Amino acid sequence: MSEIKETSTNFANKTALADECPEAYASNIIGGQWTLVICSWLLSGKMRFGELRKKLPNITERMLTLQLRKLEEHKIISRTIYAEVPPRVEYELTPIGYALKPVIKALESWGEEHRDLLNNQL
Amino acid sequence: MSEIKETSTNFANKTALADECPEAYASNIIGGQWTLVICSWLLSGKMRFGELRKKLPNITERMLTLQLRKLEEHKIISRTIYAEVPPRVEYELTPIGYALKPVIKALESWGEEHRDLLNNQL
DNA sequence: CTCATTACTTACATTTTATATAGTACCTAA
DNA sequence: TTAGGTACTATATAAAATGTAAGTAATGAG
Repeated sequence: MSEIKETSTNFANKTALADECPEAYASNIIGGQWTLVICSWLLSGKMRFGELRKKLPNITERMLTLQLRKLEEHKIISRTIYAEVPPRVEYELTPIGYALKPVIKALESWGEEHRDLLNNQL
Repeated sequence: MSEIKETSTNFANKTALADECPEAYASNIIGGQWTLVICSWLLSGKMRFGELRKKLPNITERMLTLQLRKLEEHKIISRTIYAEVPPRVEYELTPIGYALKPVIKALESWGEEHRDLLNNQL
């Protein structure tokens, strides 16, 4: 995560590609390691930070925070803080976040198909 | 690209996620910088190495080679070498590669929707 | 006062991915 | 003999993503 250098060739290439190709644009946004899985869980309703952490056994708090921040930045999820102690923060998909559902479903079914294919070749 | 360390936590996390979630599995395979764009071009028919390079103005030959190799490894594209001089190599989607079409289309339309949304908010 | 809980934050280290630059083999045509 | 096209390979380096380990604030329970 960290910052991206807006002077790097990599940044220029990503930007140029995203300008032309909506699929590359989309992939830049949801292409992270945990992004899709988080969205996948949130498709079934809002969740707290701690709940998400439990659903993603290997994620570190740092990574979860970073991913959630990125998703929030891209308006895919919304964040609601309740002024309680101990704190409570809930995450929920926005409409454009829910609109990812067909994408996730398409990826899921392709993934299964691809895995079956490779397994049958052994 | 280079090699991935099979002893790293990152590798373990990716593997574990991919085992459970077909969408994460799929994302690992087609999540690269240029992967989807290459597939997108190949959806309209087989292409030579040099043709692909022209379609992707900023890609280096090395990156194109690496991406093509990775796609070939994952059985998404096939590679045909013609014993000519100068050499000719053609790349074509396999059936499972063509099966990416709905995924790409879903990503495209989500990407456009998302971009429109953000633009309208300015 | 001390501890526990929750949702973080920070500093740093490591791993993975991407780019830059130069070179190779092959034959052909001039 | 020399130049040229095609599809690469090798090596080095930069950048980005991910992981580790520790610490923070607020407050209510004991």
